[in-house]
Amino acid sequence: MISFSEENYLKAIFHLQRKFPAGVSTNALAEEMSTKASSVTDMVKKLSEKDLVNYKKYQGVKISKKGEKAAVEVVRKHRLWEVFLVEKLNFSWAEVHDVAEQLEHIQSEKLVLELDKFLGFPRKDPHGDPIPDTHGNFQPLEKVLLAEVEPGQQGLCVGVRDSSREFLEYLDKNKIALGKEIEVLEREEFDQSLLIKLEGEELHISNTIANNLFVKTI
Amino acid sequence: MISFSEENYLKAIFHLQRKFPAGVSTNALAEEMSTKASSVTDMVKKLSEKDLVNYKKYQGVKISKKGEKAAVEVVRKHRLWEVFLVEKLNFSWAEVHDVAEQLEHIQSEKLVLELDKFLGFPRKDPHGDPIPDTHGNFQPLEKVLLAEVEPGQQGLCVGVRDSSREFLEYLDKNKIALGKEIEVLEREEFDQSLLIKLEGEELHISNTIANNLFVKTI
DNA sequence: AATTATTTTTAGGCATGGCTAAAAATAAAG
DNA sequence: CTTTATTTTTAGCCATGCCTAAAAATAATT
Repeated sequence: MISFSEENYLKAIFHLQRKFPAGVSTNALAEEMSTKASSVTDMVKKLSEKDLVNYKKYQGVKISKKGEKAAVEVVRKHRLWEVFLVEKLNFSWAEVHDVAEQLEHIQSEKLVLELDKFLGFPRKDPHGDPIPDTHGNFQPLEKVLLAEVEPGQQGLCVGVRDSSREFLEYLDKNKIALGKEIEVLEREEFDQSLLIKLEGEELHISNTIANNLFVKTI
Repeated sequence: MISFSEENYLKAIFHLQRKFPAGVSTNALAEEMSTKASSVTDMVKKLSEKDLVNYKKYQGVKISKKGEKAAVEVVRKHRLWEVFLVEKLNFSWAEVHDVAEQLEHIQSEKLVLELDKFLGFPRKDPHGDPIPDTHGNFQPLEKVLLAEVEPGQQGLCVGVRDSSREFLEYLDKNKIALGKEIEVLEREEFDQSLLIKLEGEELHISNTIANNLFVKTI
């Protein structure tokens, strides 16, 4: 039996692992879960005892096969419910998240199977994220480095490659954040720097920056 | 903020109140909740402090206006979800209960409104019980126990008194379902068992069964 | 390499919702 | 109208999941 809280932690670890493949730190997890590091340590110990994660003191946490299976199942449910809410119940994509956060914990194998069927086996949720199938298989988001986007194309900011404080501070300072829409206007061939449009404003960014920012082309 | 547990207690008190209008006893509530009397006392105190019930020591508990509003809302959600599961997701009569028990606690006003609309504002759940409207109003069904129907009379199957998994599975097995027409042919006075006709077939059912099946006489 | 800063863990507490066992109140029986 | 039986409450304990404050380990600086 995996509790709501445990499921939420597994989901967070699963997501953070993309960013921190070497192991998710206690602090990072605490921030993601909006809780304190000490609470995270407690929970991570419990998850470790249930073999849902691999954990060694002071060395962060990595999800186990068993934990990943559980996390993917929660993700599958979350995204299927998002499709349901948007397509059948007229929710806007901004409204779905909180409700899907609750619905993802409902336990019933039949429910998930039938919901999937009812929705016509959708492969993407309303945000464009892939929905895992019954076996937990799903192709990761086709994200691409901003540096590889051709002028004229647009992208949705979906992640960073470098997650150093400096880089994140640079992004903050320039109002570049997850979910923001970016249009590449020009590429300067001499230094591979880009002229982009972000929220109506034009901005010049170096190749170094563009090489560390992931977008999903749209 | 009303917790899952509190909602479940309110729902149980609300239901038991029909049987015990003078006040629901601690033991009756404990049995309904499959817990111990001492746990019930604790919870009832808490509900009383929140003005969701009226409680005086050793004198049982009665639901308050505020508590009834909350209980009816949970009942509304439970029954709407049951309709959804049966009509849209191919759940059988027997399968819906456990899942609806979970879904009834999801908090989102919009969700309930839109679900209601999506289902076409149903007035009865799959067991024949009425679904409260947005304001908590619902008309009780004029239903009678099959055990009280005289030989020669016919009835439309509209609901069950016992909604345990075992009973519902028994009904499924014998093809007894909502909307089915039943004619009482004979009553055996010795054990009060009935011979009925269901879809042209004769069927012998015990008094126990007849005492848990509601019909609307026609 | 030694000191300082940061991260992580431990220790001890709190609220929720459950439990058992014993005490108190009410109901039933003699 | 006592005595016995039943019901209900209290008292004290347990697990979950969170917290704060202090200690321990690791990372960063000088």
